[in-house]
Amino acid sequence: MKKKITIKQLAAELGVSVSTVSKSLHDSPEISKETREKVQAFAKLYNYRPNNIALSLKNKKTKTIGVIIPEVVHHFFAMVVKGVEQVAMERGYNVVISLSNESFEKEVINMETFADSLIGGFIMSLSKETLKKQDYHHIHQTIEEGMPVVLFDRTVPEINCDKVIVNDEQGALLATKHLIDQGKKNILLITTEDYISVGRLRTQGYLKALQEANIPLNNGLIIKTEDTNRSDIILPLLENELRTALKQNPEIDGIFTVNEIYAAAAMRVIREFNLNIPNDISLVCFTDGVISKYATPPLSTVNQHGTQIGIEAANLLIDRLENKIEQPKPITKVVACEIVRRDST
Amino acid sequence: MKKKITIKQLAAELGVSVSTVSKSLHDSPEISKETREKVQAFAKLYNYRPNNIALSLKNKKTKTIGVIIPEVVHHFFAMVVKGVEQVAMERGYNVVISLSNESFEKEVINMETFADSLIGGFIMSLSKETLKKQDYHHIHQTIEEGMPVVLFDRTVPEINCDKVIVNDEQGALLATKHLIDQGKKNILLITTEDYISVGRLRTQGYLKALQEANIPLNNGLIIKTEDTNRSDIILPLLENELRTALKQNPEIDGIFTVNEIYAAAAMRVIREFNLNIPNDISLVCFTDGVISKYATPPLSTVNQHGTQIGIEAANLLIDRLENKIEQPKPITKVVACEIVRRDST
DNA sequence: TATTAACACTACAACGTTTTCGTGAACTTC
DNA sequence: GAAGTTCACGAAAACGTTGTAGTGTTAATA
Repeated sequence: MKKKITIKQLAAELGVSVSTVSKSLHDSPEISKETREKVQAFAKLYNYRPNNIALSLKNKKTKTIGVIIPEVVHHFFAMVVKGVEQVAMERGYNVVISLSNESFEKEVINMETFADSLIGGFIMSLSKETLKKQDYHHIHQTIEEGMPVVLFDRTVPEINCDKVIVNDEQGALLATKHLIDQGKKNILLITTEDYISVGRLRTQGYLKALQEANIPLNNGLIIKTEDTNRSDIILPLLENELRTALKQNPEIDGIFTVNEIYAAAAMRVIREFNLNIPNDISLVCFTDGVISKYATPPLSTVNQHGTQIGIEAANLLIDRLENKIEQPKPITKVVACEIVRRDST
Repeated sequence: MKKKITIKQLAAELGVSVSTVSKSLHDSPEISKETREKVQAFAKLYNYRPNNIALSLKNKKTKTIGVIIPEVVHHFFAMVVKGVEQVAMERGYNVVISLSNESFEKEVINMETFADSLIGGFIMSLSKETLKKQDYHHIHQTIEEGMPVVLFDRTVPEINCDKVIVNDEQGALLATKHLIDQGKKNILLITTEDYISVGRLRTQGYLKALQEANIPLNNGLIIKTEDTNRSDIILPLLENELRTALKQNPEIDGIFTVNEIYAAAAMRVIREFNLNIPNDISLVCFTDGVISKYATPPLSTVNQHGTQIGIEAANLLIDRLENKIEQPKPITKVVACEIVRRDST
């Protein structure tokens, strides 16, 4: 077992001082060319690589960014992680991730653990529980301690920090309009309760699209579900509501859902009713994930560009860490949504 | 902005030495009760939390484990990450992740970056390119340097380290048997080329099941595809092969695929042929992910228990790091697969 | 020949901890 | 009253690195 070698050991081996080795490795002109080359050759030979922990301690900063997300087995969040990792890698940073599991308490603990240690800044999306509780002390404290925080997707105006958001309202507007453009007039919306900011915004987009097209609002065509992790409990309830809605409103000719899971449930019920997608009912949903892509028929979706969000967030955070942003005030970047047309519309 | 306070600052504030503060915080009996309490009160007041970097440097080890996976936007790997993160959290470790994107070069670079720094050990799954190249020098070197490595899922006998694997062969055997048990006799297999170890093992399981049931092998019923990331290119090709196979072998009454994507492609083609699932053709696939769960009909699958794999791997690695394993020889843990029965069979 | 400059290198402090080894002062013990 | 013991605390080294401030030797200058 070859343990890692330190500068001190190299120095001893070469019969020079530690400083000489350090300077040689940095190609300092203070050291003669011969010595430099000799040291570098030895370093290569022994496979010397600097100890980043010592460096971090010395420089009082680490090249590590912390990502706190509610869930990783989730297409959108995984995409964001992918984007973050990509730029982190390019810019020489490490990514440490931690999952809140949609729990407020875990989010707080994770944040404290990270802040205790090796993290230079955070990229995070709030857990549902945090949004519900509206308790953001842990984030305020972290910012107070001088760590930059970039919030994405699930953000909140009370927190004064950089943000990367998708234009949820516009995405929903596009999706609804897309249905209207196909001649659909009776569009059912499946969304979440309003405390989930993205659900609320998407609902707004839907309403706006109807308004712009002068389609009167029918509240019977809006289904709001409690948004928990327990899809096994929620979905049957949702499907029932949907059945009722379809029975009471046989004129429904389009459905827009705020996520893929709801769309999958809708597909199932539509099939039950022996209706055809897209002829009888067109279907669009938010999130361009695997469910939509591999469904039969493949679903038209609103692509949120998760990877792009991750990229923007990481660049924003690293720019802050490296003081590359003159602007002291928080910046909010908006990533546009885009309709992905497939066979369901 | 309240910067984090250090022991030194606390000591100055209290008019005692650094040692006294450190000992007080650790409740050393060497320090008088009064002093201890005073120090602790101050520490709480100033929200003192030890600097983990300094600790790591002192102790020459970090409480961080590195996870290197080919892809995070992937149900199985995300599940594993979730499992790893869960036990890491419980046992006081951080998780830093890095994505190889199925690239050999990125895998090597990532590993070196990690090894340079804050990582105590690795949990990883090899990239497809690495498997193809059969070049494992980076892993051998890491192990040589004394860092424990736990390989999962995509492992290789040439690397002598702890492993956590799913019983791919047994899973495939179960799946094929499951079809046979439904009275199906002409079972099509969609798999990958043999250099992907899991593909090869699953093919073996399929063959074994046929053999055990005394069903003669028909090579026309095995489709092997190149397994790349470019599903947009692969899938149409695959679907074509599948159409040909179905035309040439109209007796096909069951399909087993080694992943969900292939199953989604199969569903599409089956629908094209106006065949019913499961009456005309039953369908089972590996990977119990969202596609199977939300497909219509929901697919029967082989659950690989990704989270469980992550849990086992993390416990194994941390046990090694903490010398809780007397056994110096590598350990291989096998996580059993399980058939999830749904409506496609 | 004495002063200075350039060169090539070394010593040392610092980053924040922990821990071993002192060290005075008060108190026992015979 | 001398010697030992306990108590409560402090000094300093160590982890690996960097950068500032020396230091000694040789060469150039006046």
